[in-house]
Amino acid sequence: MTVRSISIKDVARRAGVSPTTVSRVLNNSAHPVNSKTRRRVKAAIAELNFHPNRLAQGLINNKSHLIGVIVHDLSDPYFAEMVKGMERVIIKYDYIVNIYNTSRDVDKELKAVDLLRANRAEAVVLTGGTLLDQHYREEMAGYIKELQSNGSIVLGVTAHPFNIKSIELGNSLAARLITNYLLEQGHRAIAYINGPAILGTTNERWQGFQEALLARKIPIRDKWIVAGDFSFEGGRRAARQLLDEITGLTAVVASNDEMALGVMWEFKNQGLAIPDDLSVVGIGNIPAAKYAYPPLTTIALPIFDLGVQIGEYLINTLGDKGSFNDQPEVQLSLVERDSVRSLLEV
Amino acid sequence: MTVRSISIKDVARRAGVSPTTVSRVLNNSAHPVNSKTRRRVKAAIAELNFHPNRLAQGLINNKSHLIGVIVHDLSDPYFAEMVKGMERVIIKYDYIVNIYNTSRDVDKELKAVDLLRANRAEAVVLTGGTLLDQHYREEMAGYIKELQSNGSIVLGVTAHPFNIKSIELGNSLAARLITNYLLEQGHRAIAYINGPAILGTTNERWQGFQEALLARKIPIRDKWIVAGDFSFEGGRRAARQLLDEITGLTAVVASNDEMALGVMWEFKNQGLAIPDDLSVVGIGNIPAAKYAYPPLTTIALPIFDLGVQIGEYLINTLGDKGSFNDQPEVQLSLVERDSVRSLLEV
DNA sequence: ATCGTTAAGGAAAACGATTTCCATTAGCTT
DNA sequence: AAGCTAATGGAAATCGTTTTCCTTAACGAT
Repeated sequence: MTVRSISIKDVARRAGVSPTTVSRVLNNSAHPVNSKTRRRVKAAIAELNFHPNRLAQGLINNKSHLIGVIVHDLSDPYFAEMVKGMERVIIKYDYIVNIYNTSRDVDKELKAVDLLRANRAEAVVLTGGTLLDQHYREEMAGYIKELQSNGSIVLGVTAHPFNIKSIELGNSLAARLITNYLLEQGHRAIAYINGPAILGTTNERWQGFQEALLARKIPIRDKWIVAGDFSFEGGRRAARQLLDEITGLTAVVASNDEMALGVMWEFKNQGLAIPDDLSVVGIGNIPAAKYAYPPLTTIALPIFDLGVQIGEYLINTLGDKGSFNDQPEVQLSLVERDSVRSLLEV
Repeated sequence: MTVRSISIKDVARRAGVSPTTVSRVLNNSAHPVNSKTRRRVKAAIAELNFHPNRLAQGLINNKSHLIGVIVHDLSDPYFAEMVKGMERVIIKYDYIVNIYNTSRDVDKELKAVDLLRANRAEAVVLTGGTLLDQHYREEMAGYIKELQSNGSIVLGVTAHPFNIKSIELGNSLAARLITNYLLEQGHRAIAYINGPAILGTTNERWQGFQEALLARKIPIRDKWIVAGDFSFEGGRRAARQLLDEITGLTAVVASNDEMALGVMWEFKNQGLAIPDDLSVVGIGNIPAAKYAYPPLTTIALPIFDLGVQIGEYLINTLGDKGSFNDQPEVQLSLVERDSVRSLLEV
């Protein structure tokens, strides 16, 4: 069905040279080629509209030019931005980025790694924290070892239980920053809405929140810490729980924006005004945070940048370049909008 | 650097057979293989943990197992969902999905097609409507022809200026549905906020809106049609324009959700209550639509489904399967939330 | 005993590139 | 004139598979 495409031999014939010479022209090889011959070959390439077959090149070079990315949910703008950042860099070096969306499904995750192995991916990026299931960890660890022993780079983003190089996103710092901001505005009665226990992200942010309070010797009250799941509905549930059980609260930090939005929604629904009655902040700066009413104060995770840096790291490592930024760090920033009321100016 | 990986020859040696036989076992070939031999080969495969090299297979089969997807913006949940749907199907058949994020940049778009050609992609999906730039159209058309003559499938999603098979998303129907809903609730003074003129989507939805009004012989007033750009800020601008220039409006349909959210935001900001003072609807049902206060009534584009159907179409076409749904149709649905007030019960 | 058929397996070519040798020529040096 | 080097080009092996022929052996039919 598929037509035989134009090969280096066709070019060679047309230019009246051997395939060897064509290859040398193609790769700017050190082996000298007469400039006249070179011109003839180039002309033939152009006339035939020849493009070297990557599969053949990959086979002989033992390079697939494939970089795999495993994400939980591509619809999460968080991951999408990262992939975009990576792709921006990687495409320049003619690498292919191959995405697997696993929906936190263990089997899909394993299948993804399996395929990446079969396709001899040169690098694999594991994003989105940890699944703690024992069986999964063992199988996955096996695959990872194999990939590594095949010479693939395996890179983790945020905490992973696997023994691989990981790039830190600054989750703990993010939580500390946003909490400090609240403290600086005079808030002392601050609730915290946690993420799902299974994720590394959850733990990291929770650490950051605690550090901020501890640094000012503000006690952490168990009742002010409520469980969440990183979803909008989870935020609403948490807000109801807070409203039922607690009085005297002046602010709440939700450990991600979706939940913060849910909290704001529920508060408004119960007749509270934001930020006048209660301040709310999140982490992540997702698009919807800007659309909220009032717009949500949050921490921007420059996730596109992170993607770019990951891309650069991979390209450099794959290319065995000498020196480069081996452990990229992203710059977090506070996005101050209108969901926080200052308690100072009273 | 990269280690030579285990090949079919290693397996053959270990099992005491020829590579031919190993290949036959691997592919369940019609050529008979003694069951005892077969067992030996399988054992060797397992012991060596052998996985056939896709590059080599692709080279000889003239198959890359690569499907390219070109999107404008992966962070747009719209595209992300589609990709997820495609991937869900495609992964089962061991195809690789290769995403290019072009940010509506002509050069990036061309570069993407270029790479896909070099990598011998078996199929290419072009999403996200049309860029009308003349130069771009010509170059792109050339690439597309080439891909096709190489035997690749090229598929468009929504209108394209290229002569390729396209899958319709139901944009016009979506606009008609949401407008009809407003009409059924008794609204007659309805404003419409358009998208960027350059996109096919814009035109299709605009058609749908007109059809709905025309069908009921309701005149379309020029002043009620305002320009937009599919962004949140664009929605806010449009809302201000509407507020300045027009009185007597009871509803506005924004041609996508982002703008609808912007409109709602600005109205609230100007002291209007939604839906009591003004009803607002959108198209798309993006995640943020649910988070809005009040939650936005809109049309859900079952875009994940569309992705699944595209995936199935591609797999079937690539596999030359006999009969399948050649022109998938997605099911639109009205998501009735709280941003519309009924004028009937007065 | 010979023939035909089928089962079973292997050798070698092929896919489209790259790379390692080797051959030829020209230009200098002495 | 002999010898050396550098420039230029090609032949053939190679990467890891699949596939097209071939060969051999076994077995039943005649």
